[in-house]
Amino acid sequence: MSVRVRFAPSPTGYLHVGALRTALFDELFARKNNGKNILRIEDTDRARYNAESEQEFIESLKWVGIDFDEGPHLGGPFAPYRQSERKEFGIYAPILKRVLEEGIGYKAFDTPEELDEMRLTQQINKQPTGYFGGEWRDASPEKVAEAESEGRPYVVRLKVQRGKRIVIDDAIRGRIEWDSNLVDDPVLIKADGMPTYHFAAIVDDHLMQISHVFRGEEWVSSAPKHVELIDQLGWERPMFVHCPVIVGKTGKKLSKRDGATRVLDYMAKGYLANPLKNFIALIGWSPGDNREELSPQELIDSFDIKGLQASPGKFDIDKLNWLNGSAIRQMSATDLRKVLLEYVESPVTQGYWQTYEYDPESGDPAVDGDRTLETLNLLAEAAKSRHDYCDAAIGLEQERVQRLADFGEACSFFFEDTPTMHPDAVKKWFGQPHVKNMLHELSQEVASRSCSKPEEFEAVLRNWQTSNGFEKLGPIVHPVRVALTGRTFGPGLWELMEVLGNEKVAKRLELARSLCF
RNA sequence: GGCCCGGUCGUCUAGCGGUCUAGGACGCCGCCCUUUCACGGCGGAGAUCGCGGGUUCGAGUCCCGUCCGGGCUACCA
Repeated sequence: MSVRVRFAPSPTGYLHVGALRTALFDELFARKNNGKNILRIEDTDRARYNAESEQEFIESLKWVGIDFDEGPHLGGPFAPYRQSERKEFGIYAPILKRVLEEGIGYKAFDTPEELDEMRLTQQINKQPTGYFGGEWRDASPEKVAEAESEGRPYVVRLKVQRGKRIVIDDAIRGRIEWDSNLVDDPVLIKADGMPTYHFAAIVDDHLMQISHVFRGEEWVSSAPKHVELIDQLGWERPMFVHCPVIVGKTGKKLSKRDGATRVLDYMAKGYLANPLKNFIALIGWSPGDNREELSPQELIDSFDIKGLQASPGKFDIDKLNWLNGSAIRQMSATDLRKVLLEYVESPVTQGYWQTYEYDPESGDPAVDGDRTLETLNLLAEAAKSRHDYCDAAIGLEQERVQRLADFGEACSFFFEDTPTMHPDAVKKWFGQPHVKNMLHELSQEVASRSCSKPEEFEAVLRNWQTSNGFEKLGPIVHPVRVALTGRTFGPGLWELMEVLGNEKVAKRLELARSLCF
């Protein structure tokens, strides 16, 4: 049997990282088994439909590097791939006809009010809630015909066979079974004629020859309804793979309080697609050995349903940050420059930082959105014209950066006319008596000797140290760092001076004198 | 309330009856490297495997119970 899997989101909003993982498992499984990965849009709920959503899904998935073989944007042998269109094409009608003719389902004319009342009664009597019969499951054909002739709205429900066990064999959890007396009759077709998920997804999976259904574990409780429908229609059951969900710190479904849930926000923050993929895959899945960093190809090669976890996993931003930082460190400065330029110019990045508001609860570094965007744009400007200078700056900062966004602030002093001074840094070093004069002499020396190599800069500072009787280099090096970069941390001083160049170094040294106190 | 699912270091996990005095990774702490911050290297703390009973010569690994957490309980998906 050939492997065909599908990712079937409802276009109600953006792509959530939890959903991304299901999509990723679909992709990995399909690629590993030379199968097909299909995108299907489940837009049967007109009330929650969001027109921009589908594009957002496609853009997000494409960014992460999840590719489809068939879908609304690609076409394919089972088109259309949107359920609303499939409905228009009359794809569900013949099957609905069968359902009604063969008594697999029945028309139910209950009003929403009647249903509410029924549920209330069930709750009061501590009975399972749901539609287990009502007055329509076994209504006479005459009664149904009468209701229909009166023009009363109705839904079509599945007639779940009573008095048996419904058993599924889940790829992760194994055998799961239910008492069919406790499985209520689900609505297959809504009063507006639209199929529900329970009907459309099952029909489409069958028609599209889906072999494995990867979906979130929130679906296991409706699985008996699905296999009941499939069995009654005499179709072959796909293998169900109910994936554990990703949860937040509280143990509940990942929510905004746990950080970003929108996939594109991760792009905007400067996460790279590969480490994100790597990270998401590793929540609830393990290659079985001790590898932690896997390339997209390695992910595919080692993917196996057996490595899937049954228990939910927490989203640990620290691990993502480590993975992302590591990926950044492994790139060449030139590649990074190109990636960075594309990243900064993306409307997603620009839009995100323009409206960014720091939330201490989110686990994000405390940064200012406007400042981030400003420094990022400065970097992008340089990335376009001054390739060598830009590469050198990136090369010096890449080992202390975790996200692309961090490059803005980290590299800022390379691109600003005068570095932005951190008050604490100034306070710490510029109050010492020797500093004001030292900066002046150093500036003169650097200029007159036209230093350009790291060793030459080093020689100048060491010289000044010995001739002024300082035992250690610290009192010289630290104030100079502040004068040149505005802060107390950063790349090696000599390397940084080389990149900045003789002229800028001399100028900044001189300029900083005014800040001494 | 009912029905399902889950439960190994703070977190993600390895483990598939004996090699587990429970391994790896992130995070944390310390040391080294060093002009700072990082990176890197080395080392450390951290899990009696939710709990209680069995089965067995032997259980994290099998069975039962129990507790806790989660999901579903819509004409949403």
